[in-house]
Amino acid sequence: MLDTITLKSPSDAAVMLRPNGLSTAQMFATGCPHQPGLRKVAANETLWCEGEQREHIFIVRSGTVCFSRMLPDGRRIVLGFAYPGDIIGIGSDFHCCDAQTLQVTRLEAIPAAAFKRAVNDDPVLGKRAAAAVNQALDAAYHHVVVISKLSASERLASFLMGLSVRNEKHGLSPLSVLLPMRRIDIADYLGLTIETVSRTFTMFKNAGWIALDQANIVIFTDIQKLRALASGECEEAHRP
Amino acid sequence: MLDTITLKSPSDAAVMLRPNGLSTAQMFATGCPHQPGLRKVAANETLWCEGEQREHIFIVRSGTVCFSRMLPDGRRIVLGFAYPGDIIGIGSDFHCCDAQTLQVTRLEAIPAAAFKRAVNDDPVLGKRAAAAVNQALDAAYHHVVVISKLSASERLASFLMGLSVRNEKHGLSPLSVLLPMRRIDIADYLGLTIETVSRTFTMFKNAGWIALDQANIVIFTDIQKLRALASGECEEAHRP
DNA sequence: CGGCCGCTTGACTATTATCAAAGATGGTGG
DNA sequence: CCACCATCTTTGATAATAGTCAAGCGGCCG
Repeated sequence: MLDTITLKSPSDAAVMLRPNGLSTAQMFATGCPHQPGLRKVAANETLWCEGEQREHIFIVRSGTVCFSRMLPDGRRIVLGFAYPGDIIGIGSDFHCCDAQTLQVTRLEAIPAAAFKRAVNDDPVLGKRAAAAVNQALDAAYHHVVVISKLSASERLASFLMGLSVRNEKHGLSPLSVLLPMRRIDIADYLGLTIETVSRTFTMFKNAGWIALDQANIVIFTDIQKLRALASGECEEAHRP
Repeated sequence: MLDTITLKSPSDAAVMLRPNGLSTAQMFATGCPHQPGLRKVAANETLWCEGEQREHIFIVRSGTVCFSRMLPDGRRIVLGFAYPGDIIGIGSDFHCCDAQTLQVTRLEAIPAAAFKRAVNDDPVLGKRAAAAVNQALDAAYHHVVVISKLSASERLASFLMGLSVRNEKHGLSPLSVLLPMRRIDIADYLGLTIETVSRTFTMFKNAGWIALDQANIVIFTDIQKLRALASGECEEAHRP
């Protein structure tokens, strides 16, 4: 049976051990031993912190994970999100960001050492792991492009179209998305403030490009326009 | 003897073949055959374009390479620079950005297929290649942090301190750097305009933090201040 | 029902972009 | 060797996008 593990740690960066004195590995080791690997984690829990040694590779089965970093003065940067099907935690030996759940999230945990061995033994798995890292690199470059040159509306459109494409890939409708994250996560991901994100949502709504239900369900009523905005090929609309 | 190859292609994205009809591989094949691998390339030449198939892995021996992308409407984003000692061109099978030389640059070219074979045969080389990709990923995440949350002066300080650290690693003084790139490259790298970059240089100079010689040689006269700015821990100075 | 949290909206500010033009710098050819 | 031209950098004036501060709205949960 799955049990919700409640991790007690805040997202304080530069803390190697959590307030309860348990490392991620130890916390996962105290889960239910007869279901090795599969874990259910509550919302808003920290999976790991920046600087910690990598102890597990996770496969997201359900829910959403948010990756972020903190500057010394408290400014927060969201580097990305992980959704069901994503393999997270591959890369160098130490975590380069914090990871937190945004919802109740089911994860399959593979000890880093075991994963490393498996990668060495199985060339196919090795290729898949390498592909995942390359994909992450491509995503990071795309992220750089989005936040360094796009306007607020282009950034939000790009974000929404990314979710739309993901929906389509998973056999869902690309014409609407469910936002599992709060405005502050979107803002910190796009290098904006919550106010600007909110205003841009309102602008999209007033322009007839989207419809909003409960602030978390977005229906695309002019996806062509949004796609054009997202790819940065719009001359008009806030970039004349 | 090394011969300067003059590549004729512009940095037009989405062009698989260059105006002269030669692919990168063919152009390199037409170099001097008795010195396989080592090539000298003139300044402002394109090594590869975004979308092209990866044909070589290069080791930079001297000079500087600039990686960039173009948006449909002409906006340009610089994703990074490569300096002597850097291995460039590892990653997925297709180039995700353009690569251009900023100076006369000597490169050691290794055919992608040969590199792939070598990586498969030699686990040590494999680990080094994986480490290089992870390093690129870390750098990309750092880049995201810099351009999404730092002010213009913090961005420029971060850029300069990065060069300072590189100097130190190579046994040179960390107290001055030589900029092989133009202001436009710095601007497109930091998500700013040339005017803002120039003004920020002037501001640093007037504040007594740097001295400029010929606009391309920067001497750090208050490196502590610059380091603090770069790490985003400054409350004052354009962020009260 | 009330308080809390997150989202939206408003008024105002400020950092950076844009437009424009005047120095530097470097290379070429007379 | 110098003048001229092209390119790059700096500086100035103005505009605009996004940030900041502040307050009101709405849903959710105890």
